[in-house]
Amino acid sequence: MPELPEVETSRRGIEPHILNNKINKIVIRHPTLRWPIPKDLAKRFTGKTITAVQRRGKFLLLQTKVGTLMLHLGMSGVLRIVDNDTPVKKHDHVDFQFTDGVCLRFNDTRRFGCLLYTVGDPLQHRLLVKLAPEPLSDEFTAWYLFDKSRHKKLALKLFIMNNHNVVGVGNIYANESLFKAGLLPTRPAESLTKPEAAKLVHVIRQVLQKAIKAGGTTLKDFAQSDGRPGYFAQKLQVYGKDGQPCPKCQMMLQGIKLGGRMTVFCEGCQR
DNA sequence: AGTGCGGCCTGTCCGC
DNA sequence: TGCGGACAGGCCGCAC
Repeated sequence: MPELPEVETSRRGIEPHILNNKINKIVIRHPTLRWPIPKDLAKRFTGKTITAVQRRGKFLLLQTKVGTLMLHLGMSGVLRIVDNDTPVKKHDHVDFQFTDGVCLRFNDTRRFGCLLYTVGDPLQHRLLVKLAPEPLSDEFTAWYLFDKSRHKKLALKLFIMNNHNVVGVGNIYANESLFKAGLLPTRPAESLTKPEAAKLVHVIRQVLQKAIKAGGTTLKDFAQSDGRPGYFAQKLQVYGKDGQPCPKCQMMLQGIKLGGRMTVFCEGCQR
């Protein structure tokens, strides 16, 4: 389930291999991911050189002089660096083959990911323009989150998982952050006090940074671009652990559904 | 404006 | 053993 740390791990993994490298061929084996891959994408980007490898939210942005490729991993997408002649596996939907023999291969079992492109400023693309600040940037402050949460009655967990409020926080890191901040996921977002907002901002940054350092979280599908798993799964404190004792107070962790998604918390430690 | 939900996908697991 | 059904999950787009 790629969230911000997994996408950033992928970005760091592929950048040294594809930056300043020229695309020789783009092979599209499945024309539809979440949305259809634009029909002229392969032709447009063939022969072009990658001039930057960036990330905005959970989107990877591969820049060239004719436009920017936008790649989203959805929930099961994996990017790997292989050789052009590496045998294709099931769900290997797209290859970017480079002139030096390096191949960037996109595999996505559930096809919730997408591959699009945009010309001009990529940040003005309709899917990126409304995104909230990056949680690891200076824009993501206690005041920002506090203001944003005013007059919002929805559950705090859903509030921080909405990319119009903060980007990159998915189900795993939302559960972990709220546990660490000592805040109940079911609380209305507007009930956050200023100090609580400050605490939440702090732990979200901390959790995401630690996960990036560990190479992301591998539960099932995710792998780093060299095929190794991420190692943050061992550090998870509540996600996937309902019914087990709380790591802080030993009280049994509760599991509920919030917005259709698994939510785990400790009644003793979170309020 | 804020909120809630359907839909897109496939692999896995559970119960009959 | 085989099969249907529930589930997981990011997030757009629609309905209220």
